[in-house]
Amino acid sequence: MPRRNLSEEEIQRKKRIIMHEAKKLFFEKGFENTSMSEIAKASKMAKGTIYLYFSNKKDLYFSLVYEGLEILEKLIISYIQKEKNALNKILSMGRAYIQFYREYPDYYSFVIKYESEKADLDPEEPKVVSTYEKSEKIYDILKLLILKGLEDGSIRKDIDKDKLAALLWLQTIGIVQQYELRKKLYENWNEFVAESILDFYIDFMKKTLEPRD
Amino acid sequence: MPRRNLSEEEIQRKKRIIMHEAKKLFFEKGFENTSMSEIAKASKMAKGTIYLYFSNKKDLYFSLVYEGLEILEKLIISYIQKEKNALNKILSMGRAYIQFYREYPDYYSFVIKYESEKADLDPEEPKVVSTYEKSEKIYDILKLLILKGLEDGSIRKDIDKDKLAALLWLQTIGIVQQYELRKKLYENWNEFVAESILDFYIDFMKKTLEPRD
Amino acid sequence: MPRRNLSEEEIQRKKRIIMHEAKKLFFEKGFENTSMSEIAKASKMAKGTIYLYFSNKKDLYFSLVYEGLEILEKLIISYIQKEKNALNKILSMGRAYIQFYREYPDYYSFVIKYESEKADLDPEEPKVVSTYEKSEKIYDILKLLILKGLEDGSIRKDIDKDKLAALLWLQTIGIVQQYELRKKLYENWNEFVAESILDFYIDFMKKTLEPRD
Amino acid sequence: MPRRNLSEEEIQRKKRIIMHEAKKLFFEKGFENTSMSEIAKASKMAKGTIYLYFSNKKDLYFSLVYEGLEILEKLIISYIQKEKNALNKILSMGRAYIQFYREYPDYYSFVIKYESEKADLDPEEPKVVSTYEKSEKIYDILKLLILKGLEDGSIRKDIDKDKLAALLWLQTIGIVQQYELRKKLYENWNEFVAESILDFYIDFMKKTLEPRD
DNA sequence: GATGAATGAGCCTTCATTCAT
DNA sequence: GATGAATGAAGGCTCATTCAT
Repeated sequence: MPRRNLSEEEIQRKKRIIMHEAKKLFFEKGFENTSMSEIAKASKMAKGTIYLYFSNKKDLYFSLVYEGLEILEKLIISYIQKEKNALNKILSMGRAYIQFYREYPDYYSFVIKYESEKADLDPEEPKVVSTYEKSEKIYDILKLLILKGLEDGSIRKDIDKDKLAALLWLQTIGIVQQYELRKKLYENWNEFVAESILDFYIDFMKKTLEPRD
Repeated sequence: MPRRNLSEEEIQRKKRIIMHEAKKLFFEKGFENTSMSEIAKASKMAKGTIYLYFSNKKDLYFSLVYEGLEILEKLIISYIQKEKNALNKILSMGRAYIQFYREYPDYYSFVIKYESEKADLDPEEPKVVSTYEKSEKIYDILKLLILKGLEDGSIRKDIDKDKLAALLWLQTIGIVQQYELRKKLYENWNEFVAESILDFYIDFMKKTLEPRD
Repeated sequence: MPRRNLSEEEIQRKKRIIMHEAKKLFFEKGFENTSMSEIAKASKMAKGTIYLYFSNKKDLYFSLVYEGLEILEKLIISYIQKEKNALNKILSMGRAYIQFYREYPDYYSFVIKYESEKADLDPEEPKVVSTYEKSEKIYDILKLLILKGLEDGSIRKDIDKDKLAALLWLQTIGIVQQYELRKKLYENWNEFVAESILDFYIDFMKKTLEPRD
Repeated sequence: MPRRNLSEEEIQRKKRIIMHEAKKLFFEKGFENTSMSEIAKASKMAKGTIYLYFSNKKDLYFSLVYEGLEILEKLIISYIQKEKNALNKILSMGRAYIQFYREYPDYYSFVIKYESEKADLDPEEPKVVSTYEKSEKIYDILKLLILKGLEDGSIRKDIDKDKLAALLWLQTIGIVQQYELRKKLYENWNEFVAESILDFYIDFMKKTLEPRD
């Protein structure tokens, strides 16, 4: 006597519950120190049930990374739309990234952590691949904007466009991550500096990118 | 005839063997996924023997981090000495950091990983403290150079010196780290870009820092 | 069809199996020299399974101590009920203790061992606390009976009641324990003596406690 | 080129040092929680050296038990000599035991602990056997005194002499041990009771043993 | 005689995953 | 579809004892 399958809706609902609870736990205690039992308990499901929706612990984790990347992507797009010329769009892309870090520290931590653990990444796993691709897609936005900036004259022309894209990308992600780390550690940092360094970075970038006259 | 205490030399030799093997394993598989048994086996010693030289797994790990920081420090100092004005010293500091990453990718990975988890560390452990101090010391070098650069006029004066120190520090570490991650992930990166992006970063920095006329 | 939670009955059955095997092993070899692996093996379960029913080795051990105290308590109560005057109740309490020792030598050994190490126990652990309380409760019975004996005139009045309670308690526990130890060690003891010494102790106590005329 | 053996004196001196340090450690932390390394360190000798003087950890432990029994024996003999009639000698034997407990709590604890761990006793080991014998010898003193007491009329004649010997022996050891345990635990014990219970016990014994008229 | 570096079995405990129900 | 009891490998660490020097 076969039962009918759960509706897609229902499946998504359950996944969402699990991810919601897992997100809290992973964020608080890290991947290694969070057990499937805890996640099951927090989700008010049986341990085995989690495995119906996620094939293993890593899969669950990557789902969160992916979701984080989606949020980031949306944020970037919405920030970009508000600006007119390409330079401002690029700067806003940086601001969006900073905003992502500030508003979704949990998702941010997954995205970053995921990237730090390249050694564990198994290129066979589909979740890993799709996460790659999403990340790639965001980078493509930046590359496009740089091209536009060169066209509309809002950024200086004496810089190699590919190198610039790479540099900005690496630089922005890197600086936010380092900021996050240092913030906790160097409490003796000049407070004013700490508070404003990310915004300062955007200004700095602006000065550097805009054409000199 | 008493079995003499091992000479300091001999102790260092054994520590080196263990650290050498541990370095390889930690680098390949990460801290969590490397077991003391494996390290012992690779070192051709009994498990207990490892504990004669390192009080626990973390201690062994930090010894590697510390050694990495020492190498980095020496590299920076030697690079700096070759330059005359402060701006060039600063730029060379960046080059030293990049060189460290290129020449000692394994030590580099420990230093970075350590920094990612520093916040969770136990400030009671002496190894943790000394590692922390070493890291601070390197940052101090940069701060000093910026002061000098403002004095000798080799860097522009319209930038807040504390913010600049922080920014350069965060930016350099961040960009190298991101480069390292992306390099493995985005193989479709323009190869030319990938190869030269770090050097490009230094040039970029130079243009940004030197006084405009 | 969900796999139901084990019924309370089933849980108790499993606990009983584990405790039964653990009891034998602890009795034979002591706490320190019995490993969880052995207990698991003897119980025909996986090591991890033991931890589903007992949170750790100490918890398992205390469950046995507690069970022993329960048996002792019941034995005492049943013995006391058969007697009328307080002196006889007190003497029967001693007999019950001796009976406990004879009939449940394994439980007896846990109770005694527990008492020897009580001072070192962690007063945070609930099992420890409940065991402590159970032990207190039994002592309270004795104190009550002495009061009654003074009232109903079945024991002499020229003895300090608090000292007497303490003395009887210490003496009875102490003598049985020493008997147990010596029995194994001094096999050259007059056999007749050895057999009857505990009963002799009760008679002796009777002569000592009853009022002289 | 053979070296001459250490003099017996020298051997004893070293043994004494080791035992002295071991005594402190075992007393503080118990047998299981004291390591040979600690003992070696405290004795200012190498770990291997300990094994030249004691064949293993248990042997060292039993040497302490044995020494404790020797002290007890001497104490008893000296106490006995001061008394004239047999009853008083018997009571003094009890007092000597209590005194041993009070003055040498460390040795006392070994003697008792040793007896509590019958399960570990290997009747093959010579140290174990000699310890048995020493303990036996002390018991023989008591038996002899009871015979004398029956002869000189200082103790009542209506009690079986063998049973009495056994009972007094068990009772005295037992009560002191239980006192020791309870003292730590039941701080709510009437303080007066706790302080005087052991002396009370001796008086009680006296009343019980002396002939009625 | 003395040393202490080396050994490695053994300990308790955790937890991702499976599968009978 | 859902459950959660059961599994057992794996992990970090300790320490009595040995033995080459």
